[in-house]
Amino acid sequence: MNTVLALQKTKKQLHDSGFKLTPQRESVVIVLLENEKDHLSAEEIYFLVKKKSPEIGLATVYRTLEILTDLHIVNKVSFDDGLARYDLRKEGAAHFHHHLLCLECGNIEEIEEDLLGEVEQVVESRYHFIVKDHRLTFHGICSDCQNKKQ
Amino acid sequence: MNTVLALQKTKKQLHDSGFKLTPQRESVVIVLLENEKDHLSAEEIYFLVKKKSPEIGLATVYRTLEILTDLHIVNKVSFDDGLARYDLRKEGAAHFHHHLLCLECGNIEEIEEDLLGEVEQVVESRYHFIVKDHRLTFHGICSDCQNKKQ
DNA sequence: GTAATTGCAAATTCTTTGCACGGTC
DNA sequence: GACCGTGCAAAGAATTTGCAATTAC
Repeated sequence: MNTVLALQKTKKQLHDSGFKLTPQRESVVIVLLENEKDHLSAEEIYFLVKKKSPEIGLATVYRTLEILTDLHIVNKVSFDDGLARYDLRKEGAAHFHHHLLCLECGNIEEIEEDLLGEVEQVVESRYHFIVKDHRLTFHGICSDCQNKKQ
Repeated sequence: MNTVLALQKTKKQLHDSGFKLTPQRESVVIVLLENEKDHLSAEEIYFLVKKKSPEIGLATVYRTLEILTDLHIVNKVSFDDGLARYDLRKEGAAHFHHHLLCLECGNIEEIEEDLLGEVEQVVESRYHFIVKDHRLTFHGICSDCQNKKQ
């Protein structure tokens, strides 16, 4: 989906919940769209937004991210390093989106595979738990770091 | 595994890495053993330890948890609520240990099932990523909250 | 005795909040 | 002109660090 369409959709989602797509909020969404693979923290988003809209405040970024998270437009994820990262949700990516965190270099790779369909069914039937979303991160050694070691 | 055995094992692991099992560290491990299902935060652990050893400091708890995490004796996990929780690692629980987070009541249920064996193989072969560990949390509605709604 | 470990308080980091001001319908 | 949204600064929460005193081998 291109940026213009994505922005229109976000605008509608905000309006439906009584929020406006202000220039600041739009800037945040654009930065998220332009860095879809990067798992940015609030501060990283702040600095990127500042390049184009230097007057924005960090608190606004946090407030925007909170709204977007509440509306399920972004996922808030933590990789156990003590700060939140924000991930734009993709279309119908219910259980397709997972992470590979390299313990050597810290890089986070994103993978999209339908890996959990069966697993979710087991959880639903065996634990009577209705699955809405998930967080799956594998910790290990990425292929780059494996090659470096040889 | 009972508490005495678990403590002995932890003591050995610490010694092997040049650390001592001090009374404070022992108290922390005992609290973790006694609350294996609870996903305690550092502060919760601190208060539980304080009941038996009132002189302990919060910084010591944090330092102990850091060591235990580094030695893979505990897992540091975050459920995207902005604070870290600590989970004692069980024997050979490589891919058996997952979480069900209820979006209604906030409760975290722990499940042990070999759900990811196949998935890990896909990740290893398709992405050339050597899996060492994982974090898998399902977000949804627990059976209690489903019943309450009816 | 040497080196690791501790408790306390201060510092740091990440995030949230209070509030007066600005923009919009 | 009511209301939402903003920037700034201050407050808050979670965690880390500096350091002198204590403990263990």
